[in-house]
Amino acid sequence: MATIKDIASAAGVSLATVSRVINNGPKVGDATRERVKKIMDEMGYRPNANARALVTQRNPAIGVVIAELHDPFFASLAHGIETLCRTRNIQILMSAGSTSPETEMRAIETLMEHRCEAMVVHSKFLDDDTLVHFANQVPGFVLINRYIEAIGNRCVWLDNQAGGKLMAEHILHHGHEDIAVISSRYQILDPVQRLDGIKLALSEAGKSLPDSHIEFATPDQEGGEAAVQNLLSRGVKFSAILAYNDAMAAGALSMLLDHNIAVPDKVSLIGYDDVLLAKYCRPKLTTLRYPIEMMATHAAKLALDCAKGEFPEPGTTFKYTPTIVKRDSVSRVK
Amino acid sequence: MATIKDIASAAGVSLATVSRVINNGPKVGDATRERVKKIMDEMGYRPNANARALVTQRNPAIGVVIAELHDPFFASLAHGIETLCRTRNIQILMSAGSTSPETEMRAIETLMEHRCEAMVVHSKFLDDDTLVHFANQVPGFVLINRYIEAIGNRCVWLDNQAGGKLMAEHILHHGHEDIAVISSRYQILDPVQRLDGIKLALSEAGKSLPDSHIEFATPDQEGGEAAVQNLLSRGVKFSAILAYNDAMAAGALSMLLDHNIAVPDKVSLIGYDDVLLAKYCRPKLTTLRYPIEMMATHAAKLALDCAKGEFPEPGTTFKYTPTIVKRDSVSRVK
DNA sequence: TTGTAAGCGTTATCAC
DNA sequence: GTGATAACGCTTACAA
Repeated sequence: MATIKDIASAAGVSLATVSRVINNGPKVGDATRERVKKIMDEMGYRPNANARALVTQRNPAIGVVIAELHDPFFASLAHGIETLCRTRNIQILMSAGSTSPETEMRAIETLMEHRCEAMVVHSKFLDDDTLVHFANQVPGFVLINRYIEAIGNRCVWLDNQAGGKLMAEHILHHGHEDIAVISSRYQILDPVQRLDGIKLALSEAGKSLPDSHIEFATPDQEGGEAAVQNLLSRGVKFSAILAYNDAMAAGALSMLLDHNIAVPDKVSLIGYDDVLLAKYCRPKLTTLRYPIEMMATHAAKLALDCAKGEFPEPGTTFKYTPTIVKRDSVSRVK
Repeated sequence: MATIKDIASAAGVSLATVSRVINNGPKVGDATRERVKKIMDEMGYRPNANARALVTQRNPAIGVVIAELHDPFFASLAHGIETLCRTRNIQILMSAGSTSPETEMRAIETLMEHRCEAMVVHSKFLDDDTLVHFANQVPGFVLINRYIEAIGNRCVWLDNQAGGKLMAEHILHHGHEDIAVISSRYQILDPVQRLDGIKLALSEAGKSLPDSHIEFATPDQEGGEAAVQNLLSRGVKFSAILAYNDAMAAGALSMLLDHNIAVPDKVSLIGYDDVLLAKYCRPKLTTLRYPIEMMATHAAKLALDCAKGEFPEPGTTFKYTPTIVKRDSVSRVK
């Protein structure tokens, strides 16, 4: 593959001149510029990005750490970043993600080895200290979907608790008294916060949530099915279900319909996330909008800015609040 | 950030020795090895991937070109690659993809600039010659979802026509006579081939497909809705719909239900791709399984092999054939 | 406007 | 076993 040197000698100029042409450098004669360009074309020259990154000490690509691309939620996240990068013509270096603290660690380290200045990281398993440690080494290190106070101005996150509160309030407004919750069995922060929000709303309304009305399962369709199955076989009485996410809600929906329990006539149901499938379900799911794509775009922009040294004021916070999307799975209690 | 040089002087050894330690090189004393390792740890040393790629003239990362990550189909594709890379601890360099020939071109070029030896490319817009040209420069260049004879042993693709034939045959078996087709308005190869397959099956059964029974729309839910809308308002009579993909099928389903046309009682419906949402629809979609994830894993493996110089024999072909997934959206005509 | 030359962090080829 | 040293392809002062 042709190098800058080959071009230089073919064009009868020096390396420096060619380099200037490549980078649209200022001081180079029009004639020379054209000639060099022509020769680069003819020889199919392509600058070596690695050499460039080495000498400039900077890698213009943005690094991304996420798990499970086939999960629609992460796909949206990735897409949000991609959207921004496309407009700015920036590469994405994706480090397949997070199934354990070790893999997450490995993923971030790889990005650092490539000297990525900007990184958007979705980490569920690493602890705050480790993350802060990385952030201290890389100015453009941005966390998505998680808030750590020490680097609060480089976190883009969702107020999970507010969402939980919102869904409970919505269901209370519709006159429901007997509320069941199906949550995620993975005790990472999100489910805990969502559940807290629900409990908060309930207690503000002078009610409480008995443990018997909470089921924990895997946060997917199967989990939703299993959770409802359990609720039913334990004979729990409920007129509404608050699900941890849309996938669980969809599973719950299947199971309810299979038992001839009409939704929303007999039981109301609320999801969380507003992924595509919420719209495809029948009835369409009432759910909470988690603007992950927008948040991801925001995070990418933030990472790029920080990498350039433009930090938001300390104390600035990028908290997003979910909103309720009213569709067809909730009705007033009869 | 600490370099190999810093480590060397801190440990009182030469660059060469440190390099040997990093790469588990053979000839280095145990004591030295441990000492150097310890110092690397203390100083938080990370090898510079760019320098490495430069001097070794190889980039161990695999390059990926795809469009639209939030499309579940591409998400599965990406996931298939990711799965393989995770086990082999290989980085993914993702070049956001294909919205036009120019962006596709740009995406591939970027990967080449990083000197990726292995690449998995999903290209809809570039012509055969261009792609072959790239393939000739990069041994590890593999095409997914497309077949070009000249580089046939580096293509992993689906027999779209066979799928089209299959879906038509399935619907004929169920006694349907009045068949409508909703296809993609983008005249890339896939929809044409799928449609060809359908026509083939029909003509083998002594039937034909009038143009009035075909609708072209965008290959998403909205497109599916619009297509059915059009069919209905044009008064076309049909007892079955063959959709270009699951998203269109889901849109069609919505629209049919909104018009109180029961599926599958009044109208049967078949999708294509078997993405997640086919399972979430009510009724669950009968569709064609497009094993894209498996194919993607295969393509990644192939790319890595080719990059190492291990080519499959010329003439070898990696054609996948879709299979029918029978769910609940098709019934025998009454 | 153009050229020279130093150096980015590694690996690899020699010597010792 | 270990150490000099020359690349790798490029950018960027500094000279001319």
